[in-house]
Amino acid sequence: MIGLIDANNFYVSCERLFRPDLQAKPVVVLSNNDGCVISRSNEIKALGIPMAAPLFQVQDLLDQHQASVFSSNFALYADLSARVMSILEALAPRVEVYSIDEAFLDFSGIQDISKTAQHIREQIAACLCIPTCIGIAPTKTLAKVANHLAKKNPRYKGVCILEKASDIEAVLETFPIEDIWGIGRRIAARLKALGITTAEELKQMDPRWMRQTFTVVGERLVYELNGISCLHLEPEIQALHSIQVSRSFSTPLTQFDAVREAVASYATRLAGKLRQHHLKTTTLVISVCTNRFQVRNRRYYNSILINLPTALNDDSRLIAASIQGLEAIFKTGFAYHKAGIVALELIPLTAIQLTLFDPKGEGSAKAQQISRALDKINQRYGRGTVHMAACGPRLSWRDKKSRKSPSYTTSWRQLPKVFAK
DNA sequence: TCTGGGGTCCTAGGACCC
DNA sequence: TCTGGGGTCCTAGGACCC
Repeated sequence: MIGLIDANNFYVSCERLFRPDLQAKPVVVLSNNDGCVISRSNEIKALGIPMAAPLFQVQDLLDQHQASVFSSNFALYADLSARVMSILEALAPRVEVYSIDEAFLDFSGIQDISKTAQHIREQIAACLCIPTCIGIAPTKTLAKVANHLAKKNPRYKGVCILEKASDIEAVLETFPIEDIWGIGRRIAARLKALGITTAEELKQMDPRWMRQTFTVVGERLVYELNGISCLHLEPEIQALHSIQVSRSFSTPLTQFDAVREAVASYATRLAGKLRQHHLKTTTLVISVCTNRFQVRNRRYYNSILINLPTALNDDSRLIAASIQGLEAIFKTGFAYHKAGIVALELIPLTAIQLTLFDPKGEGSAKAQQISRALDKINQRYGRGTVHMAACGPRLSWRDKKSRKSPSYTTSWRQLPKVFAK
């Protein structure tokens, strides 16, 4: 049996941990640039505000209900996520961290599954005040279904176990296909056009036909719904295949210099992420685009792939390569809205290839020393304390985050204060 | 006026090789 | 009129997830 544990309204729950006055009150967390709603409390869901709603469309409704609105604080969420996962590691034999707020757990061989699951939930609630739900079933896809039920229906008290074939069938008969893990908008529409609307109907399909029509992904879904596991628990941390940094600007940018500063800054952030993961990269993709929602303005998107002469993870040379790429794709006359950098071909530091012109890797020693010094200073005094000059003084592109909560758990300066009367 | 960011996997088709 | 076959690798694009 496989369990899926999932935090309820995770980002909102993180904000409430340090703002207990917001329990049972409407709360939302916004995306980057305060653009969209990406986490909603139950009170917000009850108002009918959908996931990813643009803030400007729901602002009035939020005001009417005096909702608390937070900019995203990913340092806080990542830190609390790590704490949740460490509790799970202590309580479950095998854990696969699936996302910032979800993990698959191995429940095979456990005597009283229900009791164990409730104990896990209680521990997380006691240590971190974060509410969770757990779904348990023979496969990952069915565990997702069970988790969905546990969240939607209070009678499960946070834990839904699907084990008996008859129970599974009864549940799948009313479970809409669009709620199945792995079925998105496009495939749901195609399945419906074929007259398949429930999970039970999908379960009855011929796997070979599904493979022909919906690739091996569709075939696996059918098996998984039938209780035959195709997606196994993977407790080992998987190596990353790509790392990216992309952001929309707070205001449209028309000048090359302004976009260049943003790209340089993203390159710095990317370099930091690479070092954090003990990786280097040999391939970058730089991209820029105009605002896709602004239909009146001329639209432009372009990207360029850059093969680096040697594997890198230092700020200065990644900035240089990124700007070189930007120069190739930047066209004047457009209002740019967003830029991004992706590092592909990630190489562990332990397996670095040296070049003909730098056989001992000496050329990079200086750049690496500088990067290490930057990391130390910025770790101690906060990100962005010192940065490369290419990132510029203007920061006119920098994202809006007007309603961000303090970094309660990751910054000495922002530790919460407690007063005793 | 204002619409996120960071990932994964799969396939088809082209380039290339022998 | 006839113009090989089989294999690998790479990339772009599509679909999905949270």
